[in-house]
Amino acid sequence: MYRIGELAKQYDINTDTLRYYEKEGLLVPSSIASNGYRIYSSADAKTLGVILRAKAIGFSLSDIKTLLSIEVDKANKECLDVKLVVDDKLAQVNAKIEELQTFQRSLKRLSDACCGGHESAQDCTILQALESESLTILSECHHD
Amino acid sequence: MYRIGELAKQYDINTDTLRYYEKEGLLVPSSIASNGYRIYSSADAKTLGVILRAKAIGFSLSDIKTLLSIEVDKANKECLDVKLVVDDKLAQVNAKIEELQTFQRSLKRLSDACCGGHESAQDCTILQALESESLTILSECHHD
DNA sequence: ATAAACCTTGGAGTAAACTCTAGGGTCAAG
DNA sequence: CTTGACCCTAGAGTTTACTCCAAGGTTTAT
Ligand SMILES: [Zn+2]
Ligand SMILES: [Zn+2]
Ligand SMILES: [Zn+2]
Ligand SMILES: [Zn+2]
Repeated sequence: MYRIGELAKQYDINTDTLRYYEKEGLLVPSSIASNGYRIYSSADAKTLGVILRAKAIGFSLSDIKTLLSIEVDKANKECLDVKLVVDDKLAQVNAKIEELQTFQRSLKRLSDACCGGHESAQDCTILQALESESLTILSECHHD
Repeated sequence: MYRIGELAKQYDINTDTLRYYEKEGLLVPSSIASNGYRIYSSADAKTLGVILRAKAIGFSLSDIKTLLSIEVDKANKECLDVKLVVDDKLAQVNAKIEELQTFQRSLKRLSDACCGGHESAQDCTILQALESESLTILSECHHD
């Protein structure tokens, strides 16, 4: 049995985060002391571990809520239910990676074309590319 | 010379977005008509083009503001100044990609271990991994 | 003269996941 | 009995990039 501060310390998070998770229905302390203090059981602590691990692999709190709701009703759920959540997230992550890789390629192309020296930005290929209709790099910065 | 609606239509954006860019100091119309209407010049339109291209390669509006401030003072700026902004963003993008790839690997590992069938989630390796201290996958779902 | 299609301002709402503040109760030690 | 370390609630603030709303002025066409 832990008070909010103890649990927070154990998992190196803010007590406000714990209250926030409660408000979001992710981790409701299993009892409340007569003085109003939240009391977390070891099962609660285990659940918090699940939440933090899920967060660490990219799940949103909303995803985690779904995962936890499956978890508590394991017996009536199928592997399919679980895998769908994971695959859905994986698809989102893949999509985001691709978007970022597009950014990465464009940025790298711009970076590579610029000399990065103390020459005047008047002839900077990066600025020229940004001004060109199609983000085209005409040449490398040479500044004659 | 364009009114706000014309410019917005030309670039397929919302008029509110243009007003927002103005509030943020990114694109201030070069004049205001006597009736209070914003009047954008072709130079303004060109700047909008730069903004949208920069956005399309991953720059935030704040980055773009920096880029535009260099652009207007090109003569007194160096290639270095420009390249720093690009390289900084590139570093951010790279970092984000790495984070997402970590997610991707973990998610794929989980996904691969789960049968995804109609078997009970009681023995689902995904749930087991999330509950295990170290996100370990003990075995593949076989459900005996 | 009146409707449709513009334009203006100021301010609120959205998502996500916290984080902080104010104002006040609780508890153990010295 | 007071100090310090806890705990409580309700609500506001943060970030980014819009998007929408209300209430009203302007223009153009019929
Ligand atoms: Zn150069
Ligand atoms: Zn350059
Ligand atoms: Zn299975
Ligand atoms: Zn499974």
